[in-house]
Amino acid sequence: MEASTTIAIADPQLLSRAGIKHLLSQNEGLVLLFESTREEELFSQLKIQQPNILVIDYDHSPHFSANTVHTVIKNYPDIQLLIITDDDRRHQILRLLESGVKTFITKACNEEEVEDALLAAVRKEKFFCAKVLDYLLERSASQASPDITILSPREIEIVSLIAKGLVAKEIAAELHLSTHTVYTHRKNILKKLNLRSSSELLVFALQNNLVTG
Amino acid sequence: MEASTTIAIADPQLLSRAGIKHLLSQNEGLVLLFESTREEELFSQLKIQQPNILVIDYDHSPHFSANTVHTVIKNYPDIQLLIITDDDRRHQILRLLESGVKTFITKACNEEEVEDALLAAVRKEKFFCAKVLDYLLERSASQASPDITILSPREIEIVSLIAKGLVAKEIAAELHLSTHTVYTHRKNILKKLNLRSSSELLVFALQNNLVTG
DNA sequence: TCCTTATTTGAATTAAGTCTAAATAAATTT
DNA sequence: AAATTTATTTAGACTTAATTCAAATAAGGA
Repeated sequence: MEASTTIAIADPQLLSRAGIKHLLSQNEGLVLLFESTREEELFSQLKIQQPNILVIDYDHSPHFSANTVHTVIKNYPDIQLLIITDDDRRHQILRLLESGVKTFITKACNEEEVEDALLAAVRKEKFFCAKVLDYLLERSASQASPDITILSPREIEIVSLIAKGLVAKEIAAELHLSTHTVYTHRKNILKKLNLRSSSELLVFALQNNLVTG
Repeated sequence: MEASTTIAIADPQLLSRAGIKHLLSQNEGLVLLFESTREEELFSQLKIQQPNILVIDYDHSPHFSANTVHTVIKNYPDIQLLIITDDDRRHQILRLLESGVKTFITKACNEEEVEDALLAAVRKEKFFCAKVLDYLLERSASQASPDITILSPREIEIVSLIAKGLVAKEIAAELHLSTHTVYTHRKNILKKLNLRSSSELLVFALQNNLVTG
């Protein structure tokens, strides 16, 4: 690590920001440029100055969202993104990976992984923590066993509403659909995931953290 | 703050622990005794030494759960608990309050609230952050509506079967009851917990770790 | 004993869900 | 470009689940 690398933190939670700062302070040559707690603030600050690395915990609606990440990628392609998340939402993580995000950790990572990820971001190298690697491997490996990656975007949307506790009628209203449509989607989802009832689907969804917020 | 107050942190996430430590370090006289990342580890450490304050982010199944908190309260009544959570599950929060937890913050709190909560825990005083206060007010305001009450043993039994994904008919078979009985129990449970549908109950049950087997 | 809570059930009604079948649009393959 | 697959959408007839209203029994506390 040569001269100094500038960093910005985008995270709505005080404790997480403090944790990130604590870890940053253990690496020489990393300079904290600014912190943001919500999207608008982040974009205002980015207009003034751009960090080399943006550490972002994107999954905190309405403060930040996956869309925030996509906008940063689009408008500031030179900024290295270090994504922090504590979720298990495979499809969302996969989408970000497909958008070209190179560095990815979860809050479940150990200290070594977090530091390795930081160094990778500095060097503009790729780094995926163990959990994210699992997602990558699972996706390329399993075709036979039931996996949520086989669900269509619409189906995933419906599963996430089910996981919120909404019943078919409410989902239909929410998405401006016929209840029949919701029933059909649910039936197809049950078949794909090899589940027997809506209750089982709900258990599955919650245990696999398929809620998108 | 007199001599020194001992603290332990129970949180599975590295970043959160780092954040808490960072905040602790800004208060003189607070000594970190140990950190735990999961329940078994916590209980082993508690057998050896007990902190004055236990800061716990309990809502991280399978690392910690609401049950972890209840066990600590039962076995170590002298330990001051400082609960950290980022969830909106008001029933779970209310239950912990009823169990005698005095200090409660969420990850959405600002720095001032977190520090006030820490000081309150040191002084064995009560402290509720704005969000938790909202929950309290909501409850005391609606005396007419059904309150959160402790479920009867039979009701808990039924909730745990619901949480396994069993539907009413299956539960009736399992417990050798009429389906009507199951419906009645479920209706009463919904009323007690102020929930609207079976789906909501299922979400509630899973999020509160009411699964027995 | 009287009262409350817990537990249990039925009959009638309403709501939810399933099955069958199919139309449309978009994406892929040939 | 044409054919095929996949995704998304919906209806009608039918089945099952759930709710409402009403009530009986048992257990425990005031």
